[in-house]
Amino acid sequence: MAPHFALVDVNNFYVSCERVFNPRLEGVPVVVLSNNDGCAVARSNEAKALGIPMGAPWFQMRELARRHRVRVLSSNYELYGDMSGRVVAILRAFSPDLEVYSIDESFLDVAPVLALHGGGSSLGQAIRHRIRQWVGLPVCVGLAPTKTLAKLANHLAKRHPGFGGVCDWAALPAPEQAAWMSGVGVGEIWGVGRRLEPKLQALGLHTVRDLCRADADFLQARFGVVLARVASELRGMPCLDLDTLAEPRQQIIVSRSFGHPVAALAPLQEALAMHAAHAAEKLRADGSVAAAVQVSLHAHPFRTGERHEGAVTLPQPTDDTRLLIRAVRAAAARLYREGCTYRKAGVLLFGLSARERPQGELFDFGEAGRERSARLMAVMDGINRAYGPDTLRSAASGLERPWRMRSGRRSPRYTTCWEELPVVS
DNA sequence: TCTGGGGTCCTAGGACCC
DNA sequence: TCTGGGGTCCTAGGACCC
Repeated sequence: MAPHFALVDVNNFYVSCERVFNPRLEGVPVVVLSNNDGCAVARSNEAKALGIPMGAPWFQMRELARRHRVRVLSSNYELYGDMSGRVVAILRAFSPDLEVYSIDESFLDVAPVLALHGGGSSLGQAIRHRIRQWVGLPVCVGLAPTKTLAKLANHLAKRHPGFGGVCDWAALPAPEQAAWMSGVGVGEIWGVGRRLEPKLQALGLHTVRDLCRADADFLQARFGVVLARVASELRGMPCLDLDTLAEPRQQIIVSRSFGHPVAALAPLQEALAMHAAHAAEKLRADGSVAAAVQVSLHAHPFRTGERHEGAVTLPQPTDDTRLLIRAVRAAAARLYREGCTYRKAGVLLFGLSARERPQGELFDFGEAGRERSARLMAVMDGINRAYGPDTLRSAASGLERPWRMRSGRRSPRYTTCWEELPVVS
């Protein structure tokens, strides 16, 4: 059976999560900031209408926001992650063939259940209704025979109220499809970014329709196979499959800007120890081990761009937090330069492989040591899952932690923390 | 003064092999 | 003067996504 894709995407996801628990945010401009309160990463429609762009540095927007009484929030990833999980659980009941594409978007292959729901449009409405009723979030649904067209349909459903939040591309008559394609700029397409857009425009390819009708061999020769696939998908020929099983990651990055600049080695090492511990948690969640770790220290990213980086190959691949912390502390001591003021530090784990088949046994702890390590890590992960992140952590990550990122306007963790449950009075 | 964080895939070029 | 053909693996850089 040919696939029929549905792309379900939550509108202004972070802002919508905040509105579920704080109805006073309805109808007014709301912005959610990135980590360290740096950039605007989510905007309500009212905030978009004020001209606040995605990714805008917040200090540049502050005056505008004050004038228009924009409600500003720090990001609350614990809340958004939990809400995302609830949406995915609902979607799985509609179709088990599901790919979680990002925190607020999933693709489903709905071909087998389309008839059951009386067609794409009513299936889309059923999804919208259930997510609204059970979780409180507004979503839009785009349906089409390829993922790229489903993205396009979703884009139309979001922007044109006439669709009622659901656009079933295949149900539109051909002349209407052509008209919609002519109305969307080439830069809006999934797979065409900031670099490609001007190059395509210079060749006279301005709209989705132009790209759709461009010669496939020409696109392939000029821009590579990625863009050629995009064009094929727009013509209705599926090139991208549903990725239903989440493959373990190939690399794991944890990095954060500091709330305040850091000049001394000790706090740098604390921050890196915490990042290493968080990276190791993700590593174990994937069932992987890392062969190498890279540490990076960033000085003045927007002025000199100065950055000190160094990689360490571990004696053997590991997922043990203690060994990773030891490695990043040593690397930091080597990279650190006296007199330098640092803004950000990061840990990258790479050379990842599955834990079941460790590579190289020559200088191992031996079987007993490996088992002790695995048990200890499992206990630590269990405690932190049950009682919250960082409940049990290495002393190497510091006690005061003055370098921690700014997050002064974070809403309560309504759904994941007993002390912060919403109270109805 | 102040600018996030975490990923993926593809391509070209070099090293190396027979 | 003139120097094959086919492959793999790795890395860096560039593009994209949210």
